[in-house]
Amino acid sequence: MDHVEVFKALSNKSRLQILNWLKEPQLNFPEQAYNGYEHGVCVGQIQVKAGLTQSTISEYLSSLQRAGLISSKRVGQWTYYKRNEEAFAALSKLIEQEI
Amino acid sequence: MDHVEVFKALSNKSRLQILNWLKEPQLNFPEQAYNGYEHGVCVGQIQVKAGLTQSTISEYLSSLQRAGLISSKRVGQWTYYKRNEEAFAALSKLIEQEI
DNA sequence: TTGGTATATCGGGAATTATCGATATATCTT
DNA sequence: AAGATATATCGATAATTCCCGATATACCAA
Repeated sequence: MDHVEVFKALSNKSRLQILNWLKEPQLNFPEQAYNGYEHGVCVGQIQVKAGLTQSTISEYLSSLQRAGLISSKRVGQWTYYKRNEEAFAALSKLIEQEI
Repeated sequence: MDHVEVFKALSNKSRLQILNWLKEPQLNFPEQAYNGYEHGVCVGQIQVKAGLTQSTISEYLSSLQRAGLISSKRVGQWTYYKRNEEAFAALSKLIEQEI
């Protein structure tokens, strides 16, 4: 876990918003109900909700994933992203104890 | 507490290093022993140890202070900086619970 | 195979950050 | 008052980030 990379990923309003939305997928992405939420939420849903371009959202999700904060699963044409809660727990502990 | 500002302040190797040094002032800044550590460590000591210019360090300390992570106390010609542990505890909790 | 949909990657312009040297300000000493 | 010391602020350049449109890639459907 590269601390600087993690904090950079968190240094953006839109990315923080996305992470927050992903805490409650069924609440924030009801359009995806028919797919279920086990793998997370697909890029397109996030893009529409964020109101940024597809390329920007794709890039943001990649950076969050590189930081370890989310994970992805490709299913057919879709890529689903979900939070990696262990990473948040680890980060919380890191800040509490080491930084 | 503006989350983005806090994470930006943490998104830099040198600033993380400074914060870490300030966890144990007496260990990392022994030259300052004769002044005591109650108000923290003065800018000059941090500057020498970091190996960056005085202006850069001053700016870094300001940004950490704007983020609420450290506080300062002017005493004579010196400005002492120390960690604001409550801010770290709050940040840890924020990451654990809200972000 | 042809086309349609979802996502990723590339290239770029504007905005922000990193870091410096120079200068200003505040305080201390004499 | 005059110089010395510590810190803050200013101005500048290089590097990075933000966010876009265009294009490439992967998969699906007919």
